[in-house]
Amino acid sequence: MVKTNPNFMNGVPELLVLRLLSEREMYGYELVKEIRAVTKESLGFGEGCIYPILHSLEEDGVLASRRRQVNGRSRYYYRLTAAGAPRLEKLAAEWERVRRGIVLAMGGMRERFAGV
Amino acid sequence: MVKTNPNFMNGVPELLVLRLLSEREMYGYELVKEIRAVTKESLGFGEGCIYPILHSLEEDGVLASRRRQVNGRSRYYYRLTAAGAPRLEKLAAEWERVRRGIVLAMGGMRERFAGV
DNA sequence: TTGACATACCTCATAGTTAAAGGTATAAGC
DNA sequence: GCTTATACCTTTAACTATGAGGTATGTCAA
Repeated sequence: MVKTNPNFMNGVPELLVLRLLSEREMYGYELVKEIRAVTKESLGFGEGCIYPILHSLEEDGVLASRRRQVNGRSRYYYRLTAAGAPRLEKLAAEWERVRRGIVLAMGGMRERFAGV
Repeated sequence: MVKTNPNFMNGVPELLVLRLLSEREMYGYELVKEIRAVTKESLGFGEGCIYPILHSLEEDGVLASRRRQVNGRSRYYYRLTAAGAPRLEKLAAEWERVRRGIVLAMGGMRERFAGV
């Protein structure tokens, strides 16, 4: 098994942010709402979670931002840099490893527990 | 979306412990090794993670233990109590919600990123 | 014109979990 | 006698998401 973070399951918000920004540039407030929308309310992260991620990823050079005025509102749009794609692939691969591990361990759950 | 823990993604070790103990009673050291085995080394949790879980779940009445001497070795075997099954179902349902959310958000990843 | 609400940015303290490393003791194999 | 595996345990530290807070602008209705 591969070591990742002190708490190995964390980093999902970062994964989703990178994934969404791989489609098109977005601003923080938009990401917060979009994550709720695309996951059909299954997942949702507050601004106190998303903004720090955007800032630290930009500091790492994974994201770049530009300021835009839209309808008199100031927004910071973020996009993936060249370093963003490999980072996204790495996180996605880690997620897939975790997912597979849990599926293996949970195998046969439905047959025994009808409610699940 | 449903609120769970301060860090919503945690609790996977507990889920796997409950799942394995729903099959048969096991002792701590055995659980540590079994989790690695059944997940094919995809996941692994140290004793510093598993033992506190066993203790707190027993305190909550979700698990019960009995001491056994096997080959001159003292082992504490844990099994699910009546309160264990619903707890397992609840955690499994939460995991399924998270999994579905991520699948939705990641949709179409493979088509765009060949390496994943 | 005042108030409420949505947008859009941000920070901080807290809670909770896992990783990593340490410790004790017994049994088995060389 | 030494090492390795078993089997239990604890503690420290790192990290992350939550929840609550703050600022400021724009829109709309009363």
